[in-house]
Amino acid sequence: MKLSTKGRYGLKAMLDLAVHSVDGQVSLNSIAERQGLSENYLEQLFASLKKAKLIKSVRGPQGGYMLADSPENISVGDILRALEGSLAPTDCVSEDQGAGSCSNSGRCVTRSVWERIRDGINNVIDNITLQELIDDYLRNNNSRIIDNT
Amino acid sequence: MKLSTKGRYGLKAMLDLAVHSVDGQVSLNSIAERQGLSENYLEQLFASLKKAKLIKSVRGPQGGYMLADSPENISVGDILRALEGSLAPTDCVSEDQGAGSCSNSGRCVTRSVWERIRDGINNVIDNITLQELIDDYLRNNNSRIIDNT
DNA sequence: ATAATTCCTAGTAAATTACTAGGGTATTCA
DNA sequence: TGAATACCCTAGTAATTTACTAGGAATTAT
Repeated sequence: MKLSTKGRYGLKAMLDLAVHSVDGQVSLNSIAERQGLSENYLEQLFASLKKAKLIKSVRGPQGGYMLADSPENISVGDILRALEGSLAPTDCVSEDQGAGSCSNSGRCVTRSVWERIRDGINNVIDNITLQELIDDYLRNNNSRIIDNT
Repeated sequence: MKLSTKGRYGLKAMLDLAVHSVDGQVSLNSIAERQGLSENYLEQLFASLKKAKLIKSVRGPQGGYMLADSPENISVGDILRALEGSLAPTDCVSEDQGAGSCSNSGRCVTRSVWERIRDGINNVIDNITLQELIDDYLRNNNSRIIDNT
């Protein structure tokens, strides 16, 4: 039940992007350098984020990425689900799966446990916006770091 | 962020055990057969559950396992943590780790996200008792199944 | 044109998962 | 007493997933 590096690196990179894209786009290279991540690997994560329409890109020299919407409108849940898929604890209650994935859903006793865990996680991550993380970061700019993992 | 078969099979087996151990112990073999699981694999899961003092065992013929406490006193959280370790989304906020595992914890912006996810999960699983699952199972005995995954 | 940048796909080493195999130990019962 | 039944323990392993690396193609500012 651990988040993979996709979710961890991706949230870290999105916060870096949000903080540094105030005037125009930001190159992946600069994000990778500041956060100590592999640029090639970040490319793959940003492909997922773009597909989910959370970021926009500009090609060519001086190109880069920027948020597709204001940070108040982007939740941690949007970001993590774009990168990790559903955070449901089992496939049978995953939002990704076709609804009828589990043939015995109506009769399964443990299913309600998995649903309640899923809803508990979603309730947390859907109620934290990127803006809140930016505020937290800027509040103590000189001593605050985004993530060190 | 998916639960492994340890957690899924283990909760399923614990509920089977709780339902069938009303008078005395229950053999692993019978649990494995009823639930369609590998007996050898279940042995390993039950070793973890025993180490966590959630079950007791009796050796020899007619031996088997039984709950170490009444089902109202055993939570889904107790069971899942015994099998999976901490359900925290990252190592840096895991209850398993030494407290000072993350050197920058006080300054890390995303740490609070991981903590809130961890607390959200724990709040769910620590507030569901095995007794509630038993009640749910018995409520509609003839149409209810424990788990089909 | 050239260089900087995003875009895209394939490959792969390491780690993890989900078991299987097989032997040992305690206890009951004929 | 000895055979059968169950728990106990460790090692090995195939399959899958993770976390990347590599390298080329497309786009565009200068």
